[in-house]
Amino acid sequence: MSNSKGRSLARRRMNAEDRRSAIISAAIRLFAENGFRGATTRQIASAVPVLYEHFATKSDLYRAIIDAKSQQGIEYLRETLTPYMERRDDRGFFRNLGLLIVEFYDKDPDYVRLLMFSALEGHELADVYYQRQLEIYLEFVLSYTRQRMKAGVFRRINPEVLARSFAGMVSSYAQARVLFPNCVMDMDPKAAIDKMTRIFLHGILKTQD
Amino acid sequence: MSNSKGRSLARRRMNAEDRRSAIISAAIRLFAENGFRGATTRQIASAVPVLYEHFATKSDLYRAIIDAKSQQGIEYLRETLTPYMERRDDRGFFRNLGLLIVEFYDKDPDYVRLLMFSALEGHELADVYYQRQLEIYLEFVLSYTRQRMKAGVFRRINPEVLARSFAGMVSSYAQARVLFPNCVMDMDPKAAIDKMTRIFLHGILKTQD
DNA sequence: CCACTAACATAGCATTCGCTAACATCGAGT
DNA sequence: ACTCGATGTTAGCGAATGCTATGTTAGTGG
Repeated sequence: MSNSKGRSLARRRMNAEDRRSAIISAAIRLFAENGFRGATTRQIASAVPVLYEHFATKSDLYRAIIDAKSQQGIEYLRETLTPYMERRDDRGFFRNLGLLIVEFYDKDPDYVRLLMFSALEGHELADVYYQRQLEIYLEFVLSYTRQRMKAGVFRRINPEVLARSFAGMVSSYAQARVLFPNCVMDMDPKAAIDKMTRIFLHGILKTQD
Repeated sequence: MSNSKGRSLARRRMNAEDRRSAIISAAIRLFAENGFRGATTRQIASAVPVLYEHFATKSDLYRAIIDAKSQQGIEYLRETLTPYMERRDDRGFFRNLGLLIVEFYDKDPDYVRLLMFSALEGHELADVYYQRQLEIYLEFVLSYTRQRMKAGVFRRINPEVLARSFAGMVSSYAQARVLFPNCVMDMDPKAAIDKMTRIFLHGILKTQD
């Protein structure tokens, strides 16, 4: 039985769809690491076969991977946050939201790296990427904070400012953990998020009379 | 009187020090725009003469510009904040600090672009860059917040968490204004900072009895 | 004025890059 | 077994890149 030279049985032929997916996955890693100009088509071509059967140009491939990556977002937002929303557990809500964000960045550094690279490179999909991330988050936070304001528990605050401020605070920390890992506070991330949440929550709760 | 062909009188010869500075300035713009791999030495060489008389390699030049840019930081921090510190004007302190950060990013996008590019590219000076930025800021905020906690005005909060949280919230907004200008809140930056400051300040002030 | 040196300009080298073309091989169908 | 088409591999093209080498020119000092 003759294999192509140097290829194991595991490297059998894939159908077009699977091969395309494999190319995208490999390319995500390489572009996330090196950016558009830094990652070479030769690098990518040596990691996955028949690159040019699927993508005419490097730009086409980059666009495809940016689009694919931007479709992802923080997972389990609904499952995680819904219990706290139902219980009106403000602390649980914000704390767990913060933890989800940090965990997501920690687990998938490629996500934020590609977000940043695409923005710095002026990619046409960068705004879309950012908006998709934001929308996933805003849906929950705006809904919950409006509810809590209406109930008189939260102070009268522009809901969007509130939502984006919390996101900014937490994602800045999460981003630094990915991009400047040696420069973050020497503190367990759970403790850090907990403390940030306490400050923030105290800032949005109505003062007790 | 014969000039070199196509050169105006304005392009007289510079001494080595001035020429080096001019090369660094031009290179900062090009590297901030395109990153290390995206900016070509030919681009730079066509913008400023005798590049290779001053820098042996592209990497040497990049290192020089990263180092130069990382020495910069938010200007007028002392002049602006000291009056508020002396007056114990918490609101004024944080609000003006926030505005300074936003104005600085708006005025010098190259600063944050190079910070991000250097981090994404894994440059050896990226951490230094980030730390220098942070130190300038922390000096003031830690000092002030410790003072205010001692005076019993601010709640007992880890000062570093406090300082970094505010910075994170504001710089996330400032960064988005540079990198995702179409995605920021439709609101005057002064108003946005004011609202963020109010949330934050409420979060750190002791509850009134 | 001349000589010298530092600043400047440009042609070109070797290597790398994105991509194409030609060929090889697998796998399904007859 | 054979054929055909889709998947896979590799050599090589033309252009781009970082850098070197060579020659030109400005400016200073004697």
